[in-house]
Amino acid sequence: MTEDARAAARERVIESMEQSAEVYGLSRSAGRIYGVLYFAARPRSIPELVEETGYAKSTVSNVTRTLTRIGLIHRRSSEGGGRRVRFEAEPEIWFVLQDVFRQYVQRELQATLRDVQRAEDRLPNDGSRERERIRRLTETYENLQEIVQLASSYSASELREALESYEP
Amino acid sequence: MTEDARAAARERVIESMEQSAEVYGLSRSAGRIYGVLYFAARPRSIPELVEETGYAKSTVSNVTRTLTRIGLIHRRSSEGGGRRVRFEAEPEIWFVLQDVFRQYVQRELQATLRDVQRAEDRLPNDGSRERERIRRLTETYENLQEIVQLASSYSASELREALESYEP
DNA sequence: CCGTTTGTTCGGTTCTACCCGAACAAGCGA
DNA sequence: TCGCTTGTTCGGGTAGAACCGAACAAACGG
Repeated sequence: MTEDARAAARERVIESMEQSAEVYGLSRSAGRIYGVLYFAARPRSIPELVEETGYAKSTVSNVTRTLTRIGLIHRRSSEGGGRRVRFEAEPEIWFVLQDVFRQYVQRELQATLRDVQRAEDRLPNDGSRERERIRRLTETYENLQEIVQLASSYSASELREALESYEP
Repeated sequence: MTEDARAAARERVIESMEQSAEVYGLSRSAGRIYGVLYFAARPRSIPELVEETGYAKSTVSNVTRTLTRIGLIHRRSSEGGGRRVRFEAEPEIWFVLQDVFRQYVQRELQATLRDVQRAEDRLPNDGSRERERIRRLTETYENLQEIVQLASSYSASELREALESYEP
């Protein structure tokens, strides 16, 4: 009976993870696979994930690769030296967000900032609209980059405290 | 000659905006249309945008609607009372980000938090793995929600200063 | 009132991402 | 060695998004 309740609660949360995955640019299958691993008491192999999620083996293989690359799950290669691979979920979501900030958002901001700065350097300071607009963009992106840089260096509770204790 | 230089610089920045648009879940056409408006000295009508972007009239119509909904561009309905509609770009990107935080990220976090809290309430505190995992999720999402809430209430430079002046 | 201009809507084409099944590669035990 | 299990890769089917052209609606000028 309480096992049913636990299963139901787990299922609801996993469905919520599927939804979130879509919002953050991942597939629903990625959300479900992460969810199953998040609640699993011990690491799971690919056939076990196939059994528990209903997805095809190839899908599970591909999705686990991308989730591993992002850092949402970890690959425990060997247990007994076998070929069998085990996956487990990274339970601290903030760590994953930090990684995403550093690896993707930072990089994207940097690329844009580089392009904009290059355009600014090539334009003489002629007071034209283009010059003024590009200058403004540069300032915004410099701020954003610094913000992301700092935010990703703090823990979630530190970041929260930094914002709560700030007096403008 | 310098006009060529300005046009080239503008084009490079607009291409960068196309790229960014894709990363942030918008279409390339949205990036270009925003870019053209960002550099335009005066508001633009749909036929003018068709001329300057090369996209079909229907595409421009649809894209301007979504950009307006997001707040990246503004619709200036009347000038002389005509049916003709004019669009201009919101130059302060941080305002747009604040809106996105409040309208989308906040809402998404809230929905997830609600689901997770509901699951937590329905589970007796039985020390099960499900209970512990769900508890952990709840804490993380409470932190995230507070962070986003506070971050979207500050300006970009305030936010930067809050993070720079923080001593853990 | 009629032709013209502007903007929206609708059906379609194309392209991409997700997911599947099947084939293949790699290791294990008998 | 052969059979069995595990994991990856490949080709295809399908659904959805982006974009287009055409048809339509609405307002203006003559």
